[in-house]
Amino acid sequence: MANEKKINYVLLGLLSHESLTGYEIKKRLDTRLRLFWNASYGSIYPTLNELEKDGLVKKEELEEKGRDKIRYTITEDGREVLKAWLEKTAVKDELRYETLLKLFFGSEIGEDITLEHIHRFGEKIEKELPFLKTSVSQLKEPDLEEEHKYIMLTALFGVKVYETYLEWCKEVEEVLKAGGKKDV
Amino acid sequence: MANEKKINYVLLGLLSHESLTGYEIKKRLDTRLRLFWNASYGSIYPTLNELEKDGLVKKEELEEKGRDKIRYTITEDGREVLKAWLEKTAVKDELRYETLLKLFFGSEIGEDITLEHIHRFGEKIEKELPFLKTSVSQLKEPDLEEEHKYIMLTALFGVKVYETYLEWCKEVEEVLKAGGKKDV
DNA sequence: TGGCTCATGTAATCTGTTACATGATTCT
DNA sequence: AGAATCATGTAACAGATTACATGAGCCA
Repeated sequence: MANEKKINYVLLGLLSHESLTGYEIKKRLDTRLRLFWNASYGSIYPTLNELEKDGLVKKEELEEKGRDKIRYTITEDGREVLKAWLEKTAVKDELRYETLLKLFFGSEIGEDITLEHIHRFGEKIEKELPFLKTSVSQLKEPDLEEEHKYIMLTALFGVKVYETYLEWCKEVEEVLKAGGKKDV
Repeated sequence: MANEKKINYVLLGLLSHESLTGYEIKKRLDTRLRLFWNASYGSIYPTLNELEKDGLVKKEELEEKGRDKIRYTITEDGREVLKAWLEKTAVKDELRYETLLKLFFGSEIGEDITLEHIHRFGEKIEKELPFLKTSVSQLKEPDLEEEHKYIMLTALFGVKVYETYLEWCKEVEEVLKAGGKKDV
């Protein structure tokens, strides 16, 4: 009860920025939001229909570039529901890293394989960093869109945290490699 | 299919360190592992029974301090299954922060409430930090338990990352407060 | 004696993903 | 021509939480 699903608010939030199709919403989730949220078509499309039934968004069927699309626009009611949620203090911040799980149990499998996991983790992070850095520098410019400031701050979170991840990876390598030498 | 449930391995991993009851497993999850994993009794107890049925753990019903307990011990088969999973490269690292979601849509609600969310986020982090720091310093000492090294490294992750969170919080406050002044 | 912690478990429910289904358009 | 992308959707399934249920021991 205290923990209602967030997908409704994610969609309302994205639609508060601009009118979008379900497909475009998925793209936003896979780019700007992928750092801290994700969702599949299997939850996006049914939720959009629910929101429409509840009068929180209105749909507009149209043809664009020879393609049938359904574009959704937030209503005043939808904006009110979104605001009410944004005001709520209860939040759940959850980190679920299988990499840390495997490290935690690393003594069972040894340093070599554990180091490989850490290495792969670092590579994934390094691959993500440029995208985040670009986002920050693009959104940092003072522009007309007030919302860019907020989006930039989430990307900044990514940059700072991911850089810390990389530092940590180095430390882990040092500790585990040093541990390996002791056995020689 | 590529994404099988992890709870089995979490329990096997914890039992690879020491024999435990379901209740004790929950306590481990709520302390040492809460940074990067969690689970409820509703998944722990049924999973323990499954693992026993599959011969990966063996149960021992006993009375301790006048209380009925069921203590589980990992079997050789269980250890093999755990190792096979630890060797696998596929990992899913997922961060799901409602705080970042609310920040992302912050333009809809404004700076004041958004700053409150950030403030509350920082407070939660500050509350967690001492526990993580204590863990690192306690586990850093070279001791007999090889596994402590690995556990320490996960706590070190927490310390470094949480300190970065706090730095980021300060930056967010600066940016949003500066933005507020512009309107005056 | 009353509340908290210890201790184990189940059933209903929720939330979401995966896999499937379909078909048009655009790019190479 | 074929592959990739655009575009929307459903049904089955998985994984897990929440609430409920029960009861003993410990502490104030």
